[in-house]
Amino acid sequence: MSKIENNTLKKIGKRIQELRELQNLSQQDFAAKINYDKSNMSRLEAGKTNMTVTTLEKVSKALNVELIELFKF
Amino acid sequence: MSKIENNTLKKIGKRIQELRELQNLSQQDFAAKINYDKSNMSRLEAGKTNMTVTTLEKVSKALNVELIELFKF
DNA sequence: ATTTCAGTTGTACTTTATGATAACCAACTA
DNA sequence: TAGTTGGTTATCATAAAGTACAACTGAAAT
Repeated sequence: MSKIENNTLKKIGKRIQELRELQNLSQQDFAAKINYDKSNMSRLEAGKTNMTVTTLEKVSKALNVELIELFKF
Repeated sequence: MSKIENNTLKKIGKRIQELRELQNLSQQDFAAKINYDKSNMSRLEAGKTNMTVTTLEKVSKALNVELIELFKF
């Protein structure tokens, strides 16, 4: 369906995963922090969702990093 | 209603405007470069649309800058 | 062996971004 | 004053994001 295949999204997803793992959080624990379902976190880290700025912002806040950090890949 | 009121979106919009003006492009000329209508460019620079990553990417490409530049505000 | 944990995937529903069209304002110009 | 240019705003259809739930896999623990 969606079949989004965007390299930038994958890179951002990897970066999020990287930052999440630095906090020793599982996808579900992290998802819970931002009231997400773990399923969506999975897709997000896999680069399968074309996130909006507000979603990126929520994620960066939960990771305690600046938004721009998500683009340092 | 949309009534998006997000400070980050405004900052990104301002940044886009800034970069666009450095190229001496009008909104409509710039919009044309990415097959946008000027109306959408206007809203985008005003921070009234919650852009997706692919939209940000299109904009950054048209501005000949890296995606991350849009977050340097 | 079965429970638990981490992550993935299918699906469904609601909300919103995308993108176009058109009408508008203000400033400038011929 | 009529026409052009740059930008804003309203509205609309369609595609897609946001979000949740459930079912699944594979590993690890007990």
